[in-house]
Amino acid sequence: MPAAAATASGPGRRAGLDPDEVVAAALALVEAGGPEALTMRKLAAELGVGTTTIYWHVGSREELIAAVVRRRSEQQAATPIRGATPIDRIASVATHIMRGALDHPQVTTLAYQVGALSELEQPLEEALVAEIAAAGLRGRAAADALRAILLTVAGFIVVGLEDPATAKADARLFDRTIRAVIADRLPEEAS
Amino acid sequence: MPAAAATASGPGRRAGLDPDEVVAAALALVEAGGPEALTMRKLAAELGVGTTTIYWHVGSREELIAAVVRRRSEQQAATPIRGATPIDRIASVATHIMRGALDHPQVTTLAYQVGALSELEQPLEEALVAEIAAAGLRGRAAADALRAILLTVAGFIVVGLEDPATAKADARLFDRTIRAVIADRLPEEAS
DNA sequence: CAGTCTCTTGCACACTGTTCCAGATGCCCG
DNA sequence: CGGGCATCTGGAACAGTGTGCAAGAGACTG
Repeated sequence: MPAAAATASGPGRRAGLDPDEVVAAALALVEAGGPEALTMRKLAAELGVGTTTIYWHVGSREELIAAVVRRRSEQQAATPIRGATPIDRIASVATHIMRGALDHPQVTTLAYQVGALSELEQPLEEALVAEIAAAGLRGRAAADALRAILLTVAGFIVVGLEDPATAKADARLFDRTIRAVIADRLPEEAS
Repeated sequence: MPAAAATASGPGRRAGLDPDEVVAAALALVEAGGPEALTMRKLAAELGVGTTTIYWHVGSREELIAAVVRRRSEQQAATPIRGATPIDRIASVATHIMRGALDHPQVTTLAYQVGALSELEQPLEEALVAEIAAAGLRGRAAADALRAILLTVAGFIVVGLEDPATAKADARLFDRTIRAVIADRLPEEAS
């Protein structure tokens, strides 16, 4: 913000606002109060700015949400993949996907509501692809394995979002279930 | 509107509007235009009635939705369970649950949004419990098997709701995956 | 200095769910 | 028969929501 901008706020007065700040504030708002707390007016008030200014920077609520999801997706940085056997490593990635989603239930719910769940998990999804390939699966078999695993994980995520309390208790259940699904797709040598 | 209300359940009953009609109209509205099409004003207009009349009959939007879900749940009548082996029968019920949900994606989405998905599937869920018991599972093992199956099914449902096109193509994937999960829970003798 | 581009804003519109209050309408009881 | 009362009905209004419009102030460019 170059100018002093000491004068009272009004049309034309620079507020020194950029899209990144807007997205950051929006993310904070969502994590604090859930998807329904992300209101354009609340967000504007939080930034001490007029409502329409938000629109100038981010376009619309949907675009803002897309940006928020992308930001969160980047934060969900590369987590270490543990395990020696293919099944262990794949299960590890799957667990990371679920845990990452349930650690930030508000943003995950938001992403699901706008159909951006897959984008939220994209980095880890790529890791999953790599591990599946490393396990020896190619082509159709690899694609089917990936989708079967992702769909199974999705179930645990979605139900876990609705009831975070029992989600913890489902950890064992998840591990055993996802391993059954993975084992069903892996070649014989893995056990 | 002259009386003609022969079977009035209470005094003062004048025009022919009752909660059942409201729920039926709401259900039609949802199936036609999705959850966001279910507006109290649109519903009132559809019934040729004032907005507040709806509220008098059903209480609130949430209660109305609960009633709609219950109604749809009842429609989802008992479908025949096929298969001779326990795994076939359990997979059959699981498939029915998923198909029932995806055959009416709008209502399913609505139910999910208000957290009433489990109530929507309740009848079939009970059938699943029965089949699991028939397979020889009791207590904790039965409860875990039930939950593992339901969570897996949930994943296919939720993703299928977002993309009905590929949901059809996932039928094979679902069958194989759910069988892997079931087999992982069943005693040895089943195959 | 004038011109133009970049922001910023208040106001307004069309919606939403919901509540209040003023009425109608029909049954029961005196 | 007539009041009383419970059962319905609806118009208006309130507090929200996302979004579009046109005007304005500031900063940079010639």
